[in-house]
Amino acid sequence: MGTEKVERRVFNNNDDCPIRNVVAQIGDKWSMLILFSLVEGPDRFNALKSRVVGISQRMLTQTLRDLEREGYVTRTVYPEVPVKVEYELTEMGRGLVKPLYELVSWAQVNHNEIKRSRKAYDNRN
Amino acid sequence: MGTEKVERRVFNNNDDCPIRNVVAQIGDKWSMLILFSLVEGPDRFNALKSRVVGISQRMLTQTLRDLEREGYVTRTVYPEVPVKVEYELTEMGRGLVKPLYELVSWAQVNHNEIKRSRKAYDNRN
DNA sequence: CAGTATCCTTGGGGATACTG
DNA sequence: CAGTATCCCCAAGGATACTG
Repeated sequence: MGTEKVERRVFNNNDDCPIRNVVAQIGDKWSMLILFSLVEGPDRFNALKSRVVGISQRMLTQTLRDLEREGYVTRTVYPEVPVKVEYELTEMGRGLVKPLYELVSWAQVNHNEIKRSRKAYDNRN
Repeated sequence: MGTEKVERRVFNNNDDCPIRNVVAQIGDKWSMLILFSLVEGPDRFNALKSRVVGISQRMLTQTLRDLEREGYVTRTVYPEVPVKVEYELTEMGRGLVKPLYELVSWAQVNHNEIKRSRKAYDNRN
């Protein structure tokens, strides 16, 4: 038998790569936190701001706009005085949260082992 | 009945948040692509470099070190001449790939709808 | 209340040259 | 082959002030 040539997957950076085009979009600092905040139901701008601890007004606005553009979130303006704006997950947004939740659950379970690994690595380097 | 106060989750930015401490780490530009490249088996530095299209030598090294530090990847040096270095997923790394795969599958399925949403958003803005 | 508009800083990441 | 070492740049994101 000769050597066997194994064909291995190549990860291109074109527009069809779902990692680079879909996952990358929610891999920023705030997207996931906002999505999870909205799982419990629609919420208003300033309520979100106080629940996503540490986010600035600027980044909350910007990230919500991005999530809206992707189709994960709807923005509804109620013309009261003062104005009231509610953000809510779309059906697609709720669908996205499921695999994200699996990921976060995994992270919770493995958090301690990861912390241990970091310490061990830092000690031997 | 009075108004009902619904207790909503708050996302703090302390060290115990798995999103900010575990997921954030793999939310960078290259980590996921490298993890998926290694699913098919151990691989060498330059082989990885050519499969993860577009990555620079610098970022491949750096990201591999980070993945090693987290405990997702092992680095094995074979003292041949020239030296041979193999990277391989740990058991934890293989565990992480599962929820990641769910996420990427979701992304693939919904990629078209997301693209449509982006266009619609851009047209009305 | 729910944002804009500006300014500014940091660090993620690219390009290139060099090495055990 | 598998990296370091530098230099450099841009964009993500923070802080602050202002507004319909």
